[in-house]
Amino acid sequence: MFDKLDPLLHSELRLAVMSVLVGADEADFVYLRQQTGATAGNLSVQLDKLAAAGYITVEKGFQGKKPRTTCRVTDSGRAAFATYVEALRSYIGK
Amino acid sequence: MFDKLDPLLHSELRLAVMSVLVGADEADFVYLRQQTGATAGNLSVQLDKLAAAGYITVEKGFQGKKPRTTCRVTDSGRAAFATYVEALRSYIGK
DNA sequence: TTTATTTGGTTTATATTGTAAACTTGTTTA
DNA sequence: TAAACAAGTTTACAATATAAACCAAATAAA
Repeated sequence: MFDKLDPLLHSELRLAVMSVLVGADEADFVYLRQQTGATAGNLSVQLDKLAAAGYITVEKGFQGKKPRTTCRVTDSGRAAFATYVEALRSYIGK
Repeated sequence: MFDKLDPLLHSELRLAVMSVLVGADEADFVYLRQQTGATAGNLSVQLDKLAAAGYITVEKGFQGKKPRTTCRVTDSGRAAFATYVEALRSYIGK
């Protein structure tokens, strides 16, 4: 009847992050923070979880002298997101 | 950018329950259990929360000699569900 | 008739989450 | 050189989700 919702994606912040990344293909920490309105601490934790699941990659580098963390969605992440959205339809119809 | 997701509805089981009730207008405990596949304990707890929020009413009565718990969605619950679905669209597009 | 099983739940305990606050490391500005 | 800022990370705590254990009444089995 109801499809199981991937617990990794069924989180407000992680879902927002994935939503940005699926649409943008690359986004840095600061940009994600702006788009989601999350605190840095929370964002940091949730990015780790998405990365641990293999849904995103997180690359730490520098832009001039400032650290810069760049995130990208992986194919697996993209697929998981699509599956999650499909599963949601079984709950909210259409 | 992203709408806030009502935490009361952003729960797999509570969302499933609401989904059933919005479509059915009345459902008893046993039926909800069948439709959602939840354990009785979990269902009991989550029904309490939905009732405490005023999203559903829970009526305990008897059918012959067996207890029968009947749930209905309230107007407020219906509205909250609609709002939640709208908010979700800001995450999943469409 | 007493014992076991089933039905329809509720309560309790635990593991997992989400989140903000506090902290760190390095950089720029005064 | 001290204060403020930027970009994160770590830690601590409160809230959640969930299953296991429990309970009470009815029915079935011995």
